[in-house]
Amino acid sequence: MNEPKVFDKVYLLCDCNNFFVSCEKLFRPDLANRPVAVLSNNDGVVVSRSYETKKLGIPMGVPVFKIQKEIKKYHITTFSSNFSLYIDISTRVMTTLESYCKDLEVYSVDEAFLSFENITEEEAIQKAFMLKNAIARKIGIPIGVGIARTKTLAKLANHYAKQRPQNKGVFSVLNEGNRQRILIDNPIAEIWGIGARMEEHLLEDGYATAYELSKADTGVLQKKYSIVVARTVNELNNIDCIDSSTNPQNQDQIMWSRTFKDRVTSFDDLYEALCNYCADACAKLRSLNRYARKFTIFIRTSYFGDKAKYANDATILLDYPSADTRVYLEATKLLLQSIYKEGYEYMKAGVLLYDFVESRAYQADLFSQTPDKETLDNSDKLMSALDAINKGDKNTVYLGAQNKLTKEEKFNAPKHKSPLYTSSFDDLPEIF
DNA sequence: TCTGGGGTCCTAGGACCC
DNA sequence: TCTGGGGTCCTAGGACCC
Repeated sequence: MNEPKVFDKVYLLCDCNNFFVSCEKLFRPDLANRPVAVLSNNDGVVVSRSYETKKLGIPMGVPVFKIQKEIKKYHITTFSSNFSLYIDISTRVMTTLESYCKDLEVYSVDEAFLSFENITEEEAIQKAFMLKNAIARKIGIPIGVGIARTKTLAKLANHYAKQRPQNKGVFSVLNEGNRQRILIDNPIAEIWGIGARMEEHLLEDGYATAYELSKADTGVLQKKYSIVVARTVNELNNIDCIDSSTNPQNQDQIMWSRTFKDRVTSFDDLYEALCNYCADACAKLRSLNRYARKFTIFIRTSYFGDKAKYANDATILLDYPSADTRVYLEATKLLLQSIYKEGYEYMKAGVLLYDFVESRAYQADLFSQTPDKETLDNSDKLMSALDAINKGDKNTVYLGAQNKLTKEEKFNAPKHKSPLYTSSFDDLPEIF
């Protein structure tokens, strides 16, 4: 008998099923087998669906107004997004996974790649079931696990695990038979990294299934499209080439934007909204211990409808890196003055911070307008104090240009938000 | 009436320098 | 009046992801 094959490196992709909906159901056992949907920030579209909701034919991303009838008819329970809850549950899931595997790459709020070295297929499958059971028992969130030698194959295996109940949520393509099977069974659109555009091109080139694409000439594809497609083909063939340098602590931009509840026309209202986004974005910047050097704002009308359309953005390069909200509020005014046009119904605005540095790296410069060290240190102290006071309720202390009501009540009001079960004492579930 | 929000990576092309 | 090549840096835009 042959010795079982030992693989140098194996990825286990652990992915939470219907994550946002699963989080909501955790605290609402009465909804266990009921159709549930979670809506986007503005209650605009469906972003997460339970199995029951999927079965009813409600598609992902559908505008809520288009499915009002179904919501009533089938008693679909809808929730506005409750991100602080999801992030909290996500952290618990990731911490638990990490206790079983030190080499963990959190890829998104609901999935992580775990990698193991020198392991057989049987051992990998055992680990997968152990992880799945641990997350179910300790946290109550169902997960699926895809096992492969590359991330792209692990993603595909994960789909396969979920689609077919007989797999019990775990599928390995470490063996050649299973690898061939998922390649043959999946159209190219199912492959991680192949979007709608690339699908169109590749179909024209005659590649319909993952199997056909896996046989393509990577040199030709790289020349015609990009290195991304070539890498994907390699990954389908067990060649590991997507490295894991991504780290959420290392993000290189912060974007904060919202769609307004009602259209906004005046400069003052736009400015007020932007100031609020600015304050939130700067708080996040400080929480990452970063300073930014570039700052962009954008405003736009709706893409839809027959009203006049306008979109514009403006960017400023700061004289010195900053995380001081006041600096950005001042810049916001200047930038908005440069792009604001009267007579348009604005539906969205946002701010973007990027070009980060880790420290302010104070450097005396005779010619630039860099403030002296003391001014900068005071800025840091003031912002820390602001963040400390605002830790519980984000709007306890705010700067003059912000309007306390703006964020939720005036511009953006989610209607079906679940309580903050895990982060607010007032919202703890009651036990009778 | 109501059409998400927040990210990353890659590439082409312009500006500028020698 | 004609007309470089090579290198770097930056930016805008495209494509993709959850």
